[in-house]
Amino acid sequence: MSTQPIEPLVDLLKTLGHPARLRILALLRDGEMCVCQINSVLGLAPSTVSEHLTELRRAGLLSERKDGRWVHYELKPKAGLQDLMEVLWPHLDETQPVKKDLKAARAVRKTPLEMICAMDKPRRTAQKH
Amino acid sequence: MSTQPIEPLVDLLKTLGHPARLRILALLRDGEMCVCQINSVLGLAPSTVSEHLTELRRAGLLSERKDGRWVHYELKPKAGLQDLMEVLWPHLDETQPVKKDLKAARAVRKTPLEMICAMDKPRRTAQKH
DNA sequence: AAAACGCTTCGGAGATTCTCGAAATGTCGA
DNA sequence: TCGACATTTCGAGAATCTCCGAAGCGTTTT
Repeated sequence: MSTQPIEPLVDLLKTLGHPARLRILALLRDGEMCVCQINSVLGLAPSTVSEHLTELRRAGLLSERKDGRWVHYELKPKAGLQDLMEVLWPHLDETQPVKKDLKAARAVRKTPLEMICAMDKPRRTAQKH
Repeated sequence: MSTQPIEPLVDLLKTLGHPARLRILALLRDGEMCVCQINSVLGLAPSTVSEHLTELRRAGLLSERKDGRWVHYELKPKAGLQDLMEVLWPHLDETQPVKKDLKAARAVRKTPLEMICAMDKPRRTAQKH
């Protein structure tokens, strides 16, 4: 029987307790995405998205893969976190923002990266919060 | 297929993302406790404990029962939250503060309420955060 | 080589959270 | 009835979080 500090669990739950981060996780469940793709779906500033991704990675939920000027993030919960995520998905899938995001993501995934990033300079549709 | 807002889920996770609140939940898994009993185990100010309990109740995790001047809180996750809690317990049980709390709670439960509350006036042992 | 591009880091403004002690509320016992 | 008591509410200070735009860093394109 091992004894762990409680902070990692607290940090994980704190990380999960934010709508943008939950939406990112739901998006990545359909496969990896780069920052500008996520940015395009969420309607937040690129720096904000990048910060959320960094925190999700720190919490042990994502892995990153650099490819030229793009950075792709993939859902990859580390050992011992899968059970928590598995029970989370059904709750997440029922929510309105996630349904909407997944639909938007299907379109985004079909579009070449060069085009998406360029497109999202002006756009700022932004689902509130 | 129903569509829910995402905020309730976010609020729940935010509520869970705090060490004192996780420790309270772990305590109550062994049965209801009143504020001064929890206060005695956690070593936080009574008002702080009361506020955490209120938040846990608002999140749909606890129910309260008044008995004279005491208020007993019981673990009672509302429908649709049990699965999340079930997957949380094993993670929580492995942590050092929870193990320590449960041991302290066993002693506290054997002591009459009048005595516990009186005892904890001066005491302020306080596991740091 | 220079410009454009995607992403991250930094600085800061505004909002939220956390904790406590003081004061308020309701209950019990002398 | 009055004082003691358990709990809650309130107010305030400190700490943390969230978001953005500006600036910085590598990579690619021109």
